[in-house]
Amino acid sequence: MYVLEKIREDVKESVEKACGLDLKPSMLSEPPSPELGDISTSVAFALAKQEKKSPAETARDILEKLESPPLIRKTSTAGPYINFYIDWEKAGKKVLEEARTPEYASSDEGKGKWIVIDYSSPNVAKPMHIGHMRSTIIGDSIHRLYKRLGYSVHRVNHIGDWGVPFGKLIAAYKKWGDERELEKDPIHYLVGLYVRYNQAEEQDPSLKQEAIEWFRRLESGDPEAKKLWERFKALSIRKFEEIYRELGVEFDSYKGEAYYALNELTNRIVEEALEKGVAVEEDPGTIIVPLEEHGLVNARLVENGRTLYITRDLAAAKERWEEFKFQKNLYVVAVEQETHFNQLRKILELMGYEWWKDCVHVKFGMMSLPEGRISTRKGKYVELKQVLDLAVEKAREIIEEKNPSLENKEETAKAVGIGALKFADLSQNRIKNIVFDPDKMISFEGDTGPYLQYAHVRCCGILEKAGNSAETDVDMSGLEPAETELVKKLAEFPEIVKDAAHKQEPHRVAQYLLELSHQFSAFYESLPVLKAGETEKGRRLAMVDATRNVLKIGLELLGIHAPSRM
RNA sequence: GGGCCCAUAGUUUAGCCUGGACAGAAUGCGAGCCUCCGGAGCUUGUGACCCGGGUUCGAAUCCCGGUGGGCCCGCCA
Repeated sequence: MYVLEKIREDVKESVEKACGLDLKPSMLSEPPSPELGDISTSVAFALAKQEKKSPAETARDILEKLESPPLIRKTSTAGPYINFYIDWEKAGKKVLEEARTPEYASSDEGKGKWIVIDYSSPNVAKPMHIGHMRSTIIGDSIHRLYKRLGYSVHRVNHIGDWGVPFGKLIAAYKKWGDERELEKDPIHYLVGLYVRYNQAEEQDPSLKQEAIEWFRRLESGDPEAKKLWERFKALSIRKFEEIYRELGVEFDSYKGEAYYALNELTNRIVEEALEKGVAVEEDPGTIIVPLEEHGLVNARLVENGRTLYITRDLAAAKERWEEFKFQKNLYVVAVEQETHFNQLRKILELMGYEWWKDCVHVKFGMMSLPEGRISTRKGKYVELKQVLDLAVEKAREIIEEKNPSLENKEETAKAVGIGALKFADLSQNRIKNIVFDPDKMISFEGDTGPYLQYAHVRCCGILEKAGNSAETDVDMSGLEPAETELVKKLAEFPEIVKDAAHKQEPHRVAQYLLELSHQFSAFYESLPVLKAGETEKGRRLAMVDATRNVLKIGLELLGIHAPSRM
């Protein structure tokens, strides 16, 4: 357990002992200003009510009986509140020791436990657009958070590589396809065919039947259909991987729709649902799960003898359970699919699988364009690749302007540009909708990724000038307020990481890093480090090193690089 | 029609889960700061909890009812 966690626990215990009440987590908080201490409790309100005394009086009574916990230098009341002042000269020394290690904020709570996380999941033969970025980077960050807590994480890219759209693609390719065009720029060519087919279909409804027929052939293993499908898929995945490389995102598995559609598992889960009386055969070839009595829309498992999306997801969930006995099976998917995941969970519950509770839809708000909804089918989208290029280009320009003599400009431009873009998304609550605005998402000033990277660069600069001397035994006597505040902020990191992981909310880390950087900048402006006296210099260098380390770890948790120069 | 989500300074937002001290931040606009470790910065001013009820000693936070916006309800995924 890290210092601050331990102090909080000790404070909680001693207050509970003194007042005889169990403290709810919300009864311990941080006072509104540093002069009022570091930890505060409002328990006196609750006790006052029982004892029919005023809260302020009760607070004084509790304080009377209170045994001061370790590392607390002072306790006092402020009206109804009891405030605890941490002895930062002692505690701070431990904080700095902890915060300078590469393992800081790690934990062994996840040791031997698995998390399965399903994210990104683009559709084959369509370009990745800005809407795909959210799932991709939120999922990546959540995976990093769980890893930090010691969990083993299995990353799945459940790609959309099955369904009637592939019938359309094959039909379109048969009609208008051109081998050389396909080679030149596979995804754009394919999406062009797809859009064209959809348009043609509006004029000539028979095309719809034709597409369905091709999909049928694909399902039954027709060699011609299969060959084209495999070709489209391989070309697409190669393109996706270029983008993943640029984003620094990886997967352990690409098992998608087709894998489950063609797998015995999927048929078996339908049979199982029937046997358990969860599903019923409505008409020959149509199997549904009645969910109306549970306040949900009925789910269709089989239609015309063909399994559907939810059937394959059921099979996937069961397979994941059998393979990993997961602690959590997370689906990082847009909020628009909420109904689907509610159905999925309910069906698993009805089938008697205890672990339905651990299948969690990690939902996020929709990304839209200023002119409206993103739609690949209608050709209304902005390609992710273009936005990434734009971000890097803008970073390149700024580097050219501010630091033209920088050595590895290209690498740094990527770190800064992509970092800005990722941070803009990851720093806000994922449930909120975002209207895509390149100027806002690729900004380098204010509360942005580059601001954090810049703070990191400054730390590195100071440490380098100091000869990277790693002094460990530091003198903490006579701390300045700006130093105390920085140390305090550094001490909070482990709890933030835990909270962010458990809630699957990377923005909590992002917000924390902003606070840390603001605190560091204030420290940096007001106190000299290299030119300070010997004792101050030693500990301030340790603080700078700790800040550098926490920024580095924190940015990594968001999937953002922290260069040492920029 | 039924269900889910969102609403905080001019703008973008944190806080809501777990109620507590003057609601944080960024940007914008105004005023300052390079004899000092990198100005992608710092200091400072300005400015916000959608409306109406309720619960509570106490509500941005919980509950109910509105209003506005988004999403879902398919032989798509």
